[in-house]
Formats: sequence, C-alpha cells, structure tokens
Amino acid sequence: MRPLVRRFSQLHPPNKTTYTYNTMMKAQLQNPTPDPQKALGFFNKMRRNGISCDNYTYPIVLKACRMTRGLWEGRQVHGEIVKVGFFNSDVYVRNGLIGMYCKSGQMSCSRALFEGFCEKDLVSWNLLVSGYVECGDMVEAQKVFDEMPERDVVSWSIMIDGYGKKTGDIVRARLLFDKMDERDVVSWNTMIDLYAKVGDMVAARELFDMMDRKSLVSWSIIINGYLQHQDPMEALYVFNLMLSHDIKPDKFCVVGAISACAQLGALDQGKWIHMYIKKKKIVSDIVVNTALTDMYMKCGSTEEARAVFNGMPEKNVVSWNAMISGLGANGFGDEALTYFSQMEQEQIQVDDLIYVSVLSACSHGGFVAKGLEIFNRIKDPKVEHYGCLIDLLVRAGKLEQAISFIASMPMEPNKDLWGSVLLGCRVQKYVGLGEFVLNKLKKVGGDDCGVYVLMSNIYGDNGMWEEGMKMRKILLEKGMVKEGGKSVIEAVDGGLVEFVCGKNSKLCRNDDIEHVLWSLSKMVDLE
DNA sequence: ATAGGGTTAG
Repeated sequence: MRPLVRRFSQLHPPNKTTYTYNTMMKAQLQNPTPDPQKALGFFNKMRRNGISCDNYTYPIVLKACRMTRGLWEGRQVHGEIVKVGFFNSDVYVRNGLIGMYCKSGQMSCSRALFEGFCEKDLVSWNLLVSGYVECGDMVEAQKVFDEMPERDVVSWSIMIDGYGKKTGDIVRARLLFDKMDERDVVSWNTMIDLYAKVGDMVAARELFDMMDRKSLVSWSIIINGYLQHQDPMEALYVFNLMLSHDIKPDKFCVVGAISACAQLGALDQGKWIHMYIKKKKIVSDIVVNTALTDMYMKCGSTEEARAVFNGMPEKNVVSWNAMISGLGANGFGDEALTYFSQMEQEQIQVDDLIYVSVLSACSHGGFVAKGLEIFNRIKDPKVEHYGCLIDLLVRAGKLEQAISFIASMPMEPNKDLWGSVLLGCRVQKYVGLGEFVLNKLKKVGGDDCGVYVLMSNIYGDNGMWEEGMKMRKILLEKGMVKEGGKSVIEAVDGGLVEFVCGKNSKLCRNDDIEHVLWSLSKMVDLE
C-alpha cells in the first residue's frame, strides 16, 4: 500500500510547485517554534530548482527576512522583486518590503519606498508608523499618524504602545485610548499592559474590569502584573476568578499563579494547580516546570521539587538554579553541590546567579573550603558573590578572614555585605568593629531599623547599656518602625489567611492565630 | 499572504 500522504522531501520535483513551497515556508513561520532560517532555506532551494515565485511567495520570504533581521537577504529579495516586475503589481509585496526595512531600522529606506508607491493602503501607513515607533521616534510617528487618510484600531494601538513604552508618557497613551471611537481586545490589552508595567495595578484592574470580552492575554497581564508588583494574594485571587468563570488558563496565566504560590508559601494551592495542569492538559514548557520546581522548593517540599525537576525533558540554567538554590535553602547543601557538578558536566552555561546559589548553599552548610574553592573559580566576581563569601566566613566564625577579604574587594561593599559582618560582630562580641560597620552602613544608606536594633543588642550583650539606649533613641528620633512582618497561612478549608505581625489588621485573623499559638505554647510548657 | 497585545520561571 502506498501512503496517501507523502512527506515533502519525498515529492518529486515536478510536484514541488510554487504553492507547495509557499505553504512550507509559511508553516516554518507559524510553527510554535518559528524558524525563519529554515523558511529562507526553502526559498533558496526553490530558486535552485528553478521554481518560479508568485505574489504569495514574496510577502512570506520578506517576513522571514524581517524575523532574522537579515537586511542583506532582504535587499537581494528586493532586487529580485523589482527585476521580476512584482514591485508595482502587488500591494502585499510592497508592504512586505516596508516591513522588512522598518524592522532593520532602515527608516529612510522605508520612507523612500513608501513615498514612491503608486498605491498605498492602511497597512502601508500602519507599517510606517510602527517603524518610527520602533525606532523611538515618536515625533515622526505622530506626524505620519496625523497625515493618515484613515486610521483603524491597529494605528491607534501602535501609537498608544509607543507613547507608553518608548517615551513613558502613559498619560498621553491614555488620552489616545480614550479618544478612540472603537476599541478591540488588543487596544484594551495594550493599555492595561502599560499600567501593569509601571505598577499602577489599580488603573490596570479598573480597565480590566471594564472589558467585556477578555482574552487570555488580558488575564495573563493582570495576574503577572500583580505578581511583579508584590501582590501574590491578588494574583492568586484573579487566577481563581478566572477558573470560576470556566476559562481555561494558558501557560502564561498558570506560571503567574504558581509563582504566586511560591511567594506565599501556599503549598496546597500550588499542588492543586499542578494537578489541574495535568488534568486539563495545559501545554507546559520549561518555564512552567521550573516555576513548579521553585514553588515546591520555596514551600519546603523538596521531594516534590526533585520529582518535577528530574522529570523535566529539558532544563536550562534557570531550572538548575531553582533546584540548587532550593536545596541549599532547605538544608541540603551537599546535594546542592552534587547538582551543581552535574550541571557543569552537562555543559550548561553557568551564570552569576548560579554562583550566588551555590555559595549560599555552602554558607548554609558550613562548607568553607568548598565555598572558597568555588569562589576562586568565578572569573569576574560581583559584589553579590563577595557578599556570599563574607556571609560564609562570618557564619563559620572567621570574622578576621572576612575583613581581609573586604579589604581586597575591587568594588564598594553593599549594605547586605556589611549586614553580614554586623551579625558576626554580635556573635563574636566585637563592639568596636560593630561601630565601624554601622558607620559604613550609614554611608551606603543601609542603616535601617534592624541595623540599629542589632547594634543596640551588641552594646547590650557587652554590658554597655547607655550606648544601647542611644541606639533605641535614634530609632525613635528617626521614627523608624519595624516593617510589619506578614505570613500567609493556609487554613484548613484551603483558603489563605494573612497573619500580620507588628500591626493590627481587621482583615486578618490574628486573634484566632494568636489563640492557637497561645494554646500550643501552653502544651509545650506542660511537657 | 502584509500591520498592533501577554516572553511568563531562578
């Protein structure tokens, strides 16, 4: 039996028509993982085999050039188009050319082509405007926009996005948005995304709530917006809202929700989402799996984190980092080091953050020699790496060695680094050094509330009560208040409850929790 | 067939 469908490569040359090639090239650009290089490969083969191009071929090829930013290839195609005589016959071909030149930043070229067109349509105008926007030339973009014989939602959205992203003029963007006669999903999402990016989640949410037809992009903008601006509770709330509306989230929304669980330490919610992804067959990728690994690690569930990580079909440096930093933070320092060497064996490119994770794993595990060895392998150590090293030495009780390392640093120590030293001063009762460090911290603006409390304790530990009181007085004078600590606890019913320390909040259930803590402490006392 | 929105994870 001959197969009904034959692979492209099995077709004989006479069957390889222009149409077939066009379809193949288009498929390369529309794949989940677009490969414009491959599309251009087909194009070259097409010409080698003497297959003629038609008016559908060139827009596709030009788009491929645009995606690879292959200006040289694009110019060749341009020449061929003129030679073959397609230039003046087809507006799609001409627009493809403008798009290609715009993406390579050749605005004078695009403009000249545009001016020479016998006939231009709305797409030609929009391409020109978006070209200027891309270059950050909002003045010229506005000029062209004003000259347009007619404008559609695309023209307006390009301008809105440009004012927001290129000049940061969100007020102007909003003015344009309000001026629009009609808006589609993309124009709404563009405006909402601008607000979310600058952290104005109130405005973003207001628009989002006003939308009647939200797309998955809209939901993802809001969920990830809350996440990026330290409101994981709200991110999770919106995610659950989505589910209650029977909307199936995609990987972008799901990643936001998983990361929110990681930030909150909401293990049960996280597990539930993990199950939900599997059950609903949501297309996961390396990012989703890395987020899951990180979430399990942050929630202290190392076993499940290992299971996700080891089951990943492919991993990148971010995945390895989630694993290594997670193991270190959960007290599996030696295992973190094992994974690190495995990672190096698999030829994964090590980056700065990996070294931070590995060094802090050494620090928590007390592996001084190993930590020093790894530090010496870093080609261009950053202040964060020195910070890890100092922390490692301080925790190991080697304060003097830490100080001499600081002296050898090619850059200024930051406040975290001095903070580690100050902690060491308390443990080893070094008052004078503590005072020295406090002065350094003042200079880098790192003398926060915790620092004065620590310094006061250093004085106290050494019987210097008056100096200790002085620190307390500074706290009062500067009006420094310890930032309210906040924990989120998963209630028995699966809901999330905030437990706020240092201030009273009517919204949280501090009384209930304090009551439980009180009974627990009584039980401990009885033992 | 050409133009505008989310690149999310450490």
